[in-house]
Amino acid sequence: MSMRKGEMTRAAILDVALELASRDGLEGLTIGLLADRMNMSKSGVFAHFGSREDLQIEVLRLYHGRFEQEVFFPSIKEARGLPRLEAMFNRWLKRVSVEIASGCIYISGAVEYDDRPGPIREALVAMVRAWQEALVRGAQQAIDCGDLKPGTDARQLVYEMYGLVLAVHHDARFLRLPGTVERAHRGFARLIEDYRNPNSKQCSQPEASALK
Amino acid sequence: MSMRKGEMTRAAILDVALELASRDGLEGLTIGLLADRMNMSKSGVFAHFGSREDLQIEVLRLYHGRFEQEVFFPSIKEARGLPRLEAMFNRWLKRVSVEIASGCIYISGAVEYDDRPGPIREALVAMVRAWQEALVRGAQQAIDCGDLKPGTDARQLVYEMYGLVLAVHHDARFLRLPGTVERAHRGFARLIEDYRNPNSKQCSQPEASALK
DNA sequence: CCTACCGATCGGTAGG
DNA sequence: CCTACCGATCGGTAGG
Repeated sequence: MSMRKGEMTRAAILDVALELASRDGLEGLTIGLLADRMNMSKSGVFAHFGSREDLQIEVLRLYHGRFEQEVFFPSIKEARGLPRLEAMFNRWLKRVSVEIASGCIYISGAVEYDDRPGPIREALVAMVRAWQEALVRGAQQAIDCGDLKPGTDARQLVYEMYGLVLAVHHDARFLRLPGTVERAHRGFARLIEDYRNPNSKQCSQPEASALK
Repeated sequence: MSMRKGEMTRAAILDVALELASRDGLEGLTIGLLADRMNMSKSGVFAHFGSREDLQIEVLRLYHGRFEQEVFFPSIKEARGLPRLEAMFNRWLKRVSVEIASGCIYISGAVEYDDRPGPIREALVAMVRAWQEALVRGAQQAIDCGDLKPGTDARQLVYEMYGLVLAVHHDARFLRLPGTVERAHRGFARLIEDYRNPNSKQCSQPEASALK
């Protein structure tokens, strides 16, 4: 069950690498700086990964796993429909608001790899697409069960949700404006108010369907 | 009136530098690559600027000037109120939609310099803040003159407009999804519909107040 | 996991 | 505007 020593070192390196990549971007992650932080030689760090690219992809996988644990998995435990969609948005926003201090790899990576082909871009695109598709499914279920107006465009709704979260990162982390998380919440509330079904049959009853 | 030869060379270098910085980011702009593109030696390029940082700031100023020419100045010729605010958004969106191919320095720079202190960050923040403040003034005028509901939060409106534009860049340039510009337009239309004053006195009459 | 390297590239300088 | 450099740093390798 317990890790071998080599595995522990590798995990410790990845942990620091994720920290550095969050701050400086995946492309700013260098083996030299990583070795310095670990008090190891460059080749000592390098030996745990086949190449710098492999290291970057491992960092990305670690990030993706944590995102799923914190945002995706808890959300799909909520009742289908609006409660689940709101849980997805709220947990996502909560995570990004914490990342104002450290940086969000999905958002910085989108800019770093928008014109840089290769395996890292492909892995990153697949992860972000998967999250958007999960949001689209969540929105579509909220429409299908009658929480949101019939005829609502699920992808348009997700597009606007994504914009609200991108704006948090931009205004808070770059411009350092206050109150951006609150603005995103207000934007989402207005969005849901717009698309809410006035004669909802309340197919989703969070109290009733929660696992208790 | 005419440029000296040195000034022409300098302008030609800056033009190519802006092209490279749009694609690879300001931080990805290197003197070596720039010299290569210009068929000049590194030191030949270098001699036109005191340092790499000065070159980057000059590129930023060039970009800023073009943004003002294309987006800001034509918009403030429109009548105060909703017409002007709509012109600002539409011209801005038009420019970003063209930049899907080349990259937008305001947006990529926001990620590159969110945690990198120095004169480049300061210059970039000042420019983006200035544009947001211009948008806030435009929104506030639309509220004050009665085009938008009294009590509308101008900064909240601008926050959501900014998110719509950031999402164009993200979804079109990074994810390469189709139809994103149309989604931004629809999002803005819904936004204005929400905040529009139902009993507007039409203080702004574009036909009457246009300069003719 | 280390030392000791490699070639390439970085920003920048000297001297013309 | 050039050639010819500088020290620093990059990813990566050899050999142990």
